[in-house]
Amino acid sequence: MKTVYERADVVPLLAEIFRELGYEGTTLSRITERTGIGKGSLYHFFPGGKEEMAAAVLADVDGWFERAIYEPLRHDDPRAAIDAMWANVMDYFRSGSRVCLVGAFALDETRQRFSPVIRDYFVRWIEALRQALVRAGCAEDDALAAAEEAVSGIQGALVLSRALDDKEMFRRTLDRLADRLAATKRGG
Amino acid sequence: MKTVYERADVVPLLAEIFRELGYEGTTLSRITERTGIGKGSLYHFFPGGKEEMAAAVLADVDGWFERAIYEPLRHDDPRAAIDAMWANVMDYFRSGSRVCLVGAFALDETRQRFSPVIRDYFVRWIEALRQALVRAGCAEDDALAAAEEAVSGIQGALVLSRALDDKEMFRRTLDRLADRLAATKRGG
DNA sequence: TTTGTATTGTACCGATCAGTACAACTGGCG
DNA sequence: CGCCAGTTGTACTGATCGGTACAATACAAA
Repeated sequence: MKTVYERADVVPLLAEIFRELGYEGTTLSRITERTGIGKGSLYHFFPGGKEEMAAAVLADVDGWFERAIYEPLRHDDPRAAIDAMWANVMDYFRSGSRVCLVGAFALDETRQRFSPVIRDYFVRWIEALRQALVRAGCAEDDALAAAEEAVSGIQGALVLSRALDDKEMFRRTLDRLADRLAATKRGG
Repeated sequence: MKTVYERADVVPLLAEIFRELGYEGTTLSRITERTGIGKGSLYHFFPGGKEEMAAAVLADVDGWFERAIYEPLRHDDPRAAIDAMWANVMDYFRSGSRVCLVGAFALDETRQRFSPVIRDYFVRWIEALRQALVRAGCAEDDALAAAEEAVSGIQGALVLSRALDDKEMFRRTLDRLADRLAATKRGG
């Protein structure tokens, strides 16, 4: 039996590996080892090599957040969209046992390779959340700070819950952040 | 002219490199390139190679936090120690342009190599801060949550301010975290 | 100055890195 | 069936990886 992939099948597999090993830690041999996909296929789908693989993974992640989180925050009912955001984030990061690829890339020199994408991912997240807060009746000044606090808080919870190996801590922190955001909407 | 080092001189130089490049991204040749220290010296000071270098760096970082932050939180005047913590954190991380080595190691598979050290660093930070809050008159239940929130918030601010390349965002977030902690002390 | 120890530069090792070349295979379509 | 574009395994390259060996150097003590 022989498996035949197409590019779209490969990207999520790569994403998981980049997430766990980081950009530098991800080697072609470890990709092959974990997925069974050989160099032939990898360079067929991603002629630009490792860098193109990482770029494709980043674009895929970005697209998911755009559709599942940012877009609803901009246009759907703001309270419902914010509730959905918290639920989606909890699921997506598997209660903290899955890392944010973009956040991880931001920390080391990998950032230099992808800095526009990384920056954009967070800028759009914060801005979409800010808009939702304003639409929910939050004061303009408070909205930006609250949005920054929420997005920053999620990243911190990921780092800390992973360091402590404690999923419960992630859930607890996200609940606290959600409560605080809800208080902001009410003008707290 | 020829520079002669001793081990204690080398550790801080290595720390900066591990911080910027991550564990996997740090190679012996890049260490030599950035510091001028050759393999001969490196393996003389750290016979265990790269892993021992990283362990030494982690121990050094841990020691600094222990002396400069945790110990005052446990024994000095709690309000003064908390104020000093915020000031020290701001300086140490250079307004967000310097990354937390321990947090960075926690995100990728490097965690597996050093998981006890990584966990301990954060556990002791949170516990020391919790004690200070209790001593400052905060309720036991609120103290743990507030301490977790502060430490987690710092890590998030590091990720986000680096992703956005925005030192001001780091300062703003730390100020907000500090205010919130102060409110907790007053029983907010 | 001589001696002994600490430190360092250099040459080298096998393993692994990212990337290339290309022949062999696969599956859909006629 | 035969064709063919898309996909894949394998063998290879030169560079770099972490690590070792050891002779040369620097320096403090006598």
